[in-house]
Amino acid sequence: MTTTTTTTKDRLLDAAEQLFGDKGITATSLRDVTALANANLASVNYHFGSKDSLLAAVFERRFQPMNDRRLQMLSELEAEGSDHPVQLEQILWAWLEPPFHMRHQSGDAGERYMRVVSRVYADPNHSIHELFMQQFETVRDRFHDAFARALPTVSSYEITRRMHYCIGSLAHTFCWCQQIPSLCSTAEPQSDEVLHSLVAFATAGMRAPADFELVSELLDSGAATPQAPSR
Amino acid sequence: MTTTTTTTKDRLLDAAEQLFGDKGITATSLRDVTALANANLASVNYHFGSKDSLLAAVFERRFQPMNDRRLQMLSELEAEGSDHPVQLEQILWAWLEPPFHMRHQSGDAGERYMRVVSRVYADPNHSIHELFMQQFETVRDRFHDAFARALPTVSSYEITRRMHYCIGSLAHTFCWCQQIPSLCSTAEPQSDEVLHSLVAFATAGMRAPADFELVSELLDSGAATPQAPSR
DNA sequence: GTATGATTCATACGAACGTTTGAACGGTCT
DNA sequence: AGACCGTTCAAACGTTCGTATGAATCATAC
Repeated sequence: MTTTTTTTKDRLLDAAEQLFGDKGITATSLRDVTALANANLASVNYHFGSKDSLLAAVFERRFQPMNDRRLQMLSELEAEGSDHPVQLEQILWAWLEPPFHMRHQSGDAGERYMRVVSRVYADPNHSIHELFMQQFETVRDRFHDAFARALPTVSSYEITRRMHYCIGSLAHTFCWCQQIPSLCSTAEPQSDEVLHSLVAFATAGMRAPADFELVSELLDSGAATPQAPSR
Repeated sequence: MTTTTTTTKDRLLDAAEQLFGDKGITATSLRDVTALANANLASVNYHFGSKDSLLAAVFERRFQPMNDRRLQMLSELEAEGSDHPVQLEQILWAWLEPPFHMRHQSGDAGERYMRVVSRVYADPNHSIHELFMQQFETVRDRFHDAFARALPTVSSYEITRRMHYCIGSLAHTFCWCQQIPSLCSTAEPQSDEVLHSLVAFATAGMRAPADFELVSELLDSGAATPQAPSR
């Protein structure tokens, strides 16, 4: 193998990304990171300043390109179909494909990175939570508008909620694809079978009739025993 | 206020549940827990043995009743409709209502508990991960069968995947309902608006046509620039 | 009252953590 | 050669953590 010369900074980022993704963020010590990166313990504080800043650097390295890809794909959809509204499935593809694209990038690194992101999602008390929200703001607003145009009958609140359901499905998929083989692509790992499955699921979910208020009325007449709604 | 007599063990469980849910598990020290519970530091190790065992106790206290409720509701559905298959939406209601029922139980305690569960979901390296999977096994298998009967055209693998999408949506909702007000029920907190919204989303998602293999063929003829599927 | 077992208490231990320090190293200029 | 600057190094600092210990306290039964 050709040992390409990498800087200590890059090796620290790679090691941190891997360990944060595999073991969790708080469970990973700087001694773990520096040992894996073949670097000195003090190098983290020299290059990044602190563990939190290292996490932020790991996060930012791939998040911006991923979101740029999302926005680019959405813009192209809106440009080529300026006469007719963009199909819902296309919007979801533009939203969900970039994470999978990132995942299959540079070996396992992308997959580990997505696990880091998913973990940050699940722990809103992390130091980079604000950074996370800030960098995601533009994507969120742009796609919210696109969804609102494609789903004129669904309220803005409901679109926000359903977008969060999609995010949850996406994050959960990346968190568990390591543990549950059937969540990964079974055959060839580069296959986008899960991506297509998720887009199909999310498309149908986003398009769900927003008449569940009626269901709640049906439920109010339920018995003491828990009762499921009957259509 | 009436100071009801509670045992130290119960106060420790309540405090741990609250702090694990609010601050995260690893970010919560036993000193935090015992301080909030007005107990001595050593009481945790006396009553539970270790921090991990405390987490397991917090987890088990509400998990079993919640899953019992799920199984009971599903059994009632299958019993009352023995002549016709159970509606998909009813299955999802039996699956997703108990977590919300738990959430609204005993004040904020249920909501904090659900955050703990969601965090454990996102961090598969926790010590209680095995306990989690073990206790969830029965529910998972029973509902998988129900979904398979209600969705005869969807493969078993795809049902497993879609169940995970639903779990992700559910966990994400509980993780973020604290941070994002619109994810909570806006008007009255006891309202089940979010539950109905989630059931509608999940029902539509589970019922999605499983023909996304066709989409991948359409995508293969894409240009160099990232292209979204066009139906 | 006193013995007994369960609980609570203050305190300490050893380990692991993030961070800091100051010297040593390795290039690149004049 | 010597000065300069970015980088690496071993070692240590102070803190916090989970856990352990032994005495003190309490409730109950004789």
